[in-house]
Amino acid sequence: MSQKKIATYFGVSVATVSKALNDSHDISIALKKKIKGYADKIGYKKNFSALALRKKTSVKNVAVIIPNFYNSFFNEVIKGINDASRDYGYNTMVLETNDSVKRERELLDYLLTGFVDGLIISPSSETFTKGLQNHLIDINEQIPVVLFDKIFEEIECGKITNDNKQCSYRATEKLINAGCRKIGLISDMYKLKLAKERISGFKQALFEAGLSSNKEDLFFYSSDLFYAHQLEQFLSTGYDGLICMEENSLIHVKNFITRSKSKRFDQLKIVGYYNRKAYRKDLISEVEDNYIYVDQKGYKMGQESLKLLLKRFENNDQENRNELIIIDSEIQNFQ
Amino acid sequence: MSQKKIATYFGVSVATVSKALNDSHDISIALKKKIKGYADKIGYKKNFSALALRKKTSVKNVAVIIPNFYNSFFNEVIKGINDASRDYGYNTMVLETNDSVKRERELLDYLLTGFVDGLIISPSSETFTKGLQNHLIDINEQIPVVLFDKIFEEIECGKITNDNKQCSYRATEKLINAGCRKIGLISDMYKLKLAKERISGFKQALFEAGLSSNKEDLFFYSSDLFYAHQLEQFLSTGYDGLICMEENSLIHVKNFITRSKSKRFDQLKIVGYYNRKAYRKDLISEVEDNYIYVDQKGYKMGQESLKLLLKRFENNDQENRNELIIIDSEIQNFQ
DNA sequence: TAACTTTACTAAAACGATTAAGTAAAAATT
DNA sequence: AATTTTTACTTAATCGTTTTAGTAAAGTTA
Repeated sequence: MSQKKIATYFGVSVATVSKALNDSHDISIALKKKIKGYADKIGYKKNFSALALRKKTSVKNVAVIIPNFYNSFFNEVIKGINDASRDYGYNTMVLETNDSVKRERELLDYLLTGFVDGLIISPSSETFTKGLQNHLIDINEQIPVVLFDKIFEEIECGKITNDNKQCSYRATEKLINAGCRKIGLISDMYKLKLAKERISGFKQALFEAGLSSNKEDLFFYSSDLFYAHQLEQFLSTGYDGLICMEENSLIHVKNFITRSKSKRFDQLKIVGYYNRKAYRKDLISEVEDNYIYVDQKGYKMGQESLKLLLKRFENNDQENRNELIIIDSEIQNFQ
Repeated sequence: MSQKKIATYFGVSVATVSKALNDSHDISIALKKKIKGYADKIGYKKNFSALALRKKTSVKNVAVIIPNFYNSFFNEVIKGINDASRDYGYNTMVLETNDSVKRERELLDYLLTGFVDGLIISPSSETFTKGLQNHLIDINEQIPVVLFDKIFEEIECGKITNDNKQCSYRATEKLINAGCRKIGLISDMYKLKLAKERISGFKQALFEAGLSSNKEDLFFYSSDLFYAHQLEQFLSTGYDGLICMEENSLIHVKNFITRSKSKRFDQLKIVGYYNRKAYRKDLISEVEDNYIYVDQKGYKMGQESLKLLLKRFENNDQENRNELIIIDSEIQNFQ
């Protein structure tokens, strides 16, 4: 299954076969046709490793690393990257860290063996909260990197993230305009800068509306330690508005309310981050009076991430390395 | 960043460096130590392509192809494969077909360039319903393949699937034992053999309980064309039991019931396929009186898929190629 | 001390592709 | 007809690693 085999078959040199398959002007049309036909027939595929070895620049391979497959936002981003990379003739492989720095480092080590041209990554929460980004700085010296979602300012690479503060500000504003006066916030990522930005937008909106924001109105929990009774206690304070900062928080809240079967939440207006388009199309486009959904535009973010990476492939000099793109989240109005 | 660089640094040959890094007895302990130390210091990584090219068998790379990231079952399977492959020193990359044969073929073409040792795949629905499995037969000639979830009997490779009929039978039985007498079924994969098996188990349970199964009690829809009003019409017939054959169907039903805010579904008992452990832990372990969850044990299926693939790496002769593993789904009782 | 063994290295081929440089033969130009 | 250009190929080097076959030098044995 190598060019050698084809070469032997036709009694020509390997170089001739290579050139024929690459449509070189060096080779007669007749022979090219024969060689291509035969290659096709026997199902010949160029060997990736040989190609990558020869052309030092590898062969249009991009790696994507995400913390978790269990997240509609990342699902959307992957779809965006996949579709875009397909458009540009690239291939994408997806790897998962489970939000562990250790795993993340292992994966980068693996990638450094040189079979991908570039990396698009949303670092693990652990990487971010503990400031353990050295391995990211290192890999960025070797192959072009694009950070998305959670970004480190100090790494000189492409960066894409949401308008976190602004979006949260607008979402809170929507609640206020809808008449809410006691608004709570729930988050499991509160330690991340990205969440802090969202919280800051929330507070600013409250402040500007002349509403106070108290510590008790922020319910922080750890994603692996959620207790429904704590949520119940929090909600029992009697909010008329609630902002759920992540998909998980929204799901917790929705499930709790569904199960409680109590009328007391009938007036509660809720904002939630939710990216699962495939479901939303069917489920949420019909009015759910009390909900606003924030769409982080993951698909678009994925597409832009890939484009940014391609840009770095073409032009990797210092000045262009540090581009930052902010993707505006979309807030679906109360009807 | 090659062995050549290290060789030059120490004034030795490349062969010496290679052997030192591979801990050959040929090289003195002192030199090995120096070479390894230096390699470590400069962050040397072996070049994947060169390695894969030289050792024809590639370098512990496994590809996983799934129809869609938007599915907790596949998410679970991937996690199982990832963890197992890590245990055995393999690396996994995940690719998505979006349930399109065309995309599936493209991905296989890409894999045939020879940088993975094996493939674990759940074929796209289209591949399955249209019987377009030739590309799978082809790739199975070139690298070991394991089929999971949706399997083709005629492909001589490892196969892993659920006890679909049996599980559906038992789930239906549970509904009957809980007192249900008019039981409906909803599915969006009804064209797949796997779904047909489930439906068959459902019918058999009804039959053995002396209940009739009518065509009108089966609600089939296409996953990209769900209409809530059709579901409403279906449910208005007044079922006391309902079996949702896929996660999507379950979500549609739950959402519909939640939104309907009507008391008329309070007595409806529901069976649903649901694999999202991460959520279930928090959300569903607390009693939801009316629900039974079927867990397809995706994580285990993933682990077993990888093990089966490794078995084929070790021993790829004809007789051992065709192993079939059935993973028993777990049915969570009504409390 | 002569003969053998072990140690610690090197040389060179190989994996599969590309590509710069070279070369006859045919075609075009003068 | 002589010269130049073009066509259609081949040769050989190269990418980074492994590995077989060698080879001096040192160590061991008789």
